[in-house]
Amino acid sequence: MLKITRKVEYALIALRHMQSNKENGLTSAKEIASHYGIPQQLLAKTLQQMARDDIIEAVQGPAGGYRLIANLDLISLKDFFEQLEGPMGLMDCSFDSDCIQIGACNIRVPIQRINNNMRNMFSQMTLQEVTQ
Amino acid sequence: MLKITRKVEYALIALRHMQSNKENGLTSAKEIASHYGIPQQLLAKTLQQMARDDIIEAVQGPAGGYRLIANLDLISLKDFFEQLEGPMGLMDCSFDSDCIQIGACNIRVPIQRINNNMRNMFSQMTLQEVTQ
DNA sequence: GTAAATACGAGTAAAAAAGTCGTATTTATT
DNA sequence: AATAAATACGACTTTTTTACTCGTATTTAC
Repeated sequence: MLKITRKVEYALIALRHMQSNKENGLTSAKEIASHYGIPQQLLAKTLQQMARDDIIEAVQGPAGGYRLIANLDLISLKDFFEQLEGPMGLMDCSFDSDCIQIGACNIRVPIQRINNNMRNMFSQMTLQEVTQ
Repeated sequence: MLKITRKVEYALIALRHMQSNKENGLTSAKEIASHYGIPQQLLAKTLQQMARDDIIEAVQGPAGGYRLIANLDLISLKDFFEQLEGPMGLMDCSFDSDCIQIGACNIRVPIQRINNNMRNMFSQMTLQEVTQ
């Protein structure tokens, strides 16, 4: 429990790779996948998603690839995680409230408090801290 | 991602229930399960595990049940989570190091740092904060 | 025109989580 | 002593989530 997904993991690996590869311009999904032993197609989707989110930029055609365009200092881990995986919550009831419990649940409020602590923590860390 | 399991959720619900039920002595698994709409057998296993960990005490026989024995102020959420679910880490490589990556992984160190932040946060919160 | 890259929906496989079953043990009550 | 109601627990099944793959379309340098 309390794990991040492979998708997020691969995204972070790719971002760090691209950052240290800044001078060389574009980086292809294939290059990153083979370098780190990651499934290429899965990585590609994650890169595509980050491109949609304007964190990186995609260039099509042969000799195409991706390059960093966002300032990673300005993106919190919370926002990054939520862009890739949706809202962050310790329990499902943290966002969708159609829990079967008739309202009997006795830990909703304290769990929300802990949840806020966690979101707050990830709000204060930036992508740059992971990729630098 | 970053979710707690149902097991932990049920454990917290049970603890809070027992705490507010302190005067009445014992509480049975059945009572909690039916009150909160939780699968009884699953809850029972979780209660048994907490009994092994000396957080609660089990009394067998008819009219048996469980009662709180630990001081919840003294148990951190980190310790509690790890007792129920094993070591806490954002990625599997956080504890078992037999990752296929030949050592190519470029985010191990920063992930460890974030991991420490998270463990630290849960170390500073106690069970009492959830059940009070 | 071809090849090498991105784009992406749909489907499959694997792993983890959640829940169930069966049976044993304990013990208060009758 | 028999019964019933509770805990104890290993093994199993089901469900859900995550991880991964496939097929096909599009773009574009050469």
